[in-house]
This record gives sequence, C-alpha cells and structure tokens, in this order.
Amino acid sequence: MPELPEVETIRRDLAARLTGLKILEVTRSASKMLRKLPAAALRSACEGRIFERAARHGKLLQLPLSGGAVLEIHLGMSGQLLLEPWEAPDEPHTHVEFRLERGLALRFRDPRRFGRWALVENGKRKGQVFEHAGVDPLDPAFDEACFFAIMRGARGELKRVLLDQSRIAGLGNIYVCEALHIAELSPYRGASSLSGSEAGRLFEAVNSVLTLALSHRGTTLLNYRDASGEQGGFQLKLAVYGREGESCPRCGSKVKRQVQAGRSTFYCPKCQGRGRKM
DNA sequence: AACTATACCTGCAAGC
DNA sequence: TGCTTGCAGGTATAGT
Repeated sequence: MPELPEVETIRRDLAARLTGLKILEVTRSASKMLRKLPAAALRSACEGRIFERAARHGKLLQLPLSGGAVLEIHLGMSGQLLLEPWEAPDEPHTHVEFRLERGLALRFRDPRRFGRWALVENGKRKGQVFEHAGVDPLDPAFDEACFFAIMRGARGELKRVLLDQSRIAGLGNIYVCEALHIAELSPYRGASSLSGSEAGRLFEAVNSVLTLALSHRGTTLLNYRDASGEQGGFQLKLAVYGREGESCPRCGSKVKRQVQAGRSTFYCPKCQGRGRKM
C-alpha cells in the first residue's frame, strides 16, 4: 500500500524520467476512476502539455503541466503509476493511459480502484477533493518541536493520531506500526500523554523508518511497484507489520494483532507494553 | 462534537 | 476441486 516512502520513490522516478516529456494523446481515461473529472476536461488540459516536475505532499502526487494545470494523483491501496514503452503488454486494470514522446506511455493501474485523480486549473479542482493538510514528514518544518506540538494538541490514541492525514500527511498503517515498535511505545497510549523524551523517541523513529524504507525503495506486500514496475525491498525489514504470531526481533515475544480504529495494529506486547490494552 | 461504522473495490487465502 | 466467505486498507461519508 503506497505510503510516503512508496509515493516518494515514484515521485523521484517520475522527476528523473517524466520531466520534459510532452503528452501526445490521452488514450484511456476510465470515468470510474476519474469521478467528477470529465474525460474531455482531462484530455483538453493534458494533450500537448509538458510534464514540468514531480512533487508530492503526503501520499498525494502532484504533476504540474506546462500552461499551469496540475494533475493530482492518489494511488489509494493498489494504484501503480508506470512509465513504460508504448508496446509494453496491456495489463488488466489499466484505467488511464497517456501516450508520450519517445515511445513512452504513462499508465495508471489500480486493481482495487481506490485511487483518485484530480485536476487543478486556475485554482479550481475538478475531481476528488483530497484532505492532506497535515505537515509532510520530509518537510524541514517537521522538526521535533513541531511533532511534540502535534502530539500535545491531539486527543486520542497514538495509532490513530499518527494515521490522521490532517495532522501528519503520509504515514499509513505499515509505517505507523513500525515506528511505534522502534520507539517502544504502545499504539494505545494517549498522544497527549507523551513526555518530551518519549515524543523525541517517536519523532526519531518516524524519521528513521521513513528514511530506511526510502533507501529500500518502499515496501511491496502485494501491489506496490515503482514507476519502472520494480518491487520495493523494505518488506524484508518489517519488525511487526504482517507478522502476527512471529517473534519480535528485539525481545522474542510473539507479535500481536488487534483491530484498532477499524484496522489491524501489529505490535509487541512486551516491548510496547506500557499504556493500556495488552 | 467526536467517535464508529460503512461504502468503495478486487484479489487472494482460508474454510468447507 | 470448486465454491463461498472473509479480509486487506485510505479515505469520504453516513450514522450514533
């Protein structure tokens, strides 16, 4: 599932390989994926335009085009944004396809169809409205003081506060579970109950897990691929996520899975014991 | 107001 | 074997 490290990996790929390329033709644009973004609007905004750069905020990719329009793409659960030769086999679930210069095509595949596209033109957004107002962890503004202030001001359990995209944009279930394990904090601890040193530990854990995952080009559990179709490597380093019943790499206790706020939380009850609910 | 449940989707895996 | 069932999860929205 694409979270910050996966989306950032794709962004870097696209920044290197897509920038400067002209869109010749929009050859596919499934209305199911585009929602309130009419296919005709996408076509007229994109055809003949050039990809100027690749940006990202949280899990949202932003692709500014010449002329001022910006494409916004959220990969959802299983979205892939692939830059491949025009002749590459037409895999199932390819919902959007741009034919580009140099024999390349930008293709959007998404089996589960949770991905969303939007187009921002003249300050108006057509398509899905994304709520990614939180600070991006790779932004220099995201420092320890900023993190501590967010935790202090948040009601609720650590797990759900860290997942809240309106506070911090980019963390998903995998990296939140991993960061809490690194910091040896219970997912059930109240965010505002953290001491300064605990918040500092968690801040470092969030940064280190994101940096390490990024260096492995993300985590591939099932669907994630980079813009070249390659898998990530960080799944081999996961300590708790998806490892229910296996032993904690730090203390050897059995990793536990519990449903919290509607989704699976993986944690080590021994290392991360303090703070309710075992 | 703030928390919870559900809808959206498909592929996969487990169970019968 | 082949079917059914349940589960995975990011986010918006409906419900409590």
